[in-house]
Amino acid sequence: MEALRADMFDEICPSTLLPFRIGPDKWSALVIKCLEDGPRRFSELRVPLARVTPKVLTQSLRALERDGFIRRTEETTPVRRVTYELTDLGRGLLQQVYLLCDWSSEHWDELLDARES
Amino acid sequence: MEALRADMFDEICPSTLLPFRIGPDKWSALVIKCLEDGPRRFSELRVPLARVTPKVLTQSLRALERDGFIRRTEETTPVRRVTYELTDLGRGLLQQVYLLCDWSSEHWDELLDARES
DNA sequence: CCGTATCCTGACTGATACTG
DNA sequence: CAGTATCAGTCAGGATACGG
Repeated sequence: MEALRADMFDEICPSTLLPFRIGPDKWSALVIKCLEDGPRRFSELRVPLARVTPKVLTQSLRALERDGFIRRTEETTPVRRVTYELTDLGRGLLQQVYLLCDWSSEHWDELLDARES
Repeated sequence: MEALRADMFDEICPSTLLPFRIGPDKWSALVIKCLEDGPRRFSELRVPLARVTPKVLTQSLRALERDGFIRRTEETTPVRRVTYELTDLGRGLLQQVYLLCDWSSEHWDELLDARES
């Protein structure tokens, strides 16, 4: 299970092998997962999501914010610092992602078998 | 909950309000749901999925078949008859769809509230 | 540091018509 | 009945460069 969660970030995985998608776009599920351990800054999110361009990452963040899954906080003093964090609703959604990942990992071999033939 | 499941077929709903998507394409979740009560023929699926053109419906069915979620059975005698039915894997996926729908319905008002502001 | 602005491309979707 | 063929449109996603 933990292995699968990590594998979500593999090159082939998002929206190709996982049989589901959270949010309207391709990366929302991963963005939500990146916030599981607490608030993160934009530049911190870019590390695990290195394959996502800033434009697309911004789009995902805006969409998730609009839907109430994450909260954006901006402070300008002493330096510019923008943090994103899950709302209660977002944490609930994250749990659903976990459940889906658990189910997927239990049936991973069946999924791969079906793909091959 | 039952209301939400019905609402999945509403004009505005698929991939616009539901915060998830099953399968690579827009209609897979609904196709799977249409097979919940047993095998269905192509023309039977077209009734609840009236807004899906045959081409797109075929694409969804092929993708779901390739991934092992549904099974396609063709018989030519006495008449041409093609039926689609969920595999065990597909039934499992349907359960996951139900869980997501249940969660969504519990937080429906929060989702709508966030959308408005 | 935290994004925007352009431009571009391919994937997905759809309408319509047609066939074994 | 169960699709396919063809054409067209839209839109999310990505590359690259730039701005407050």
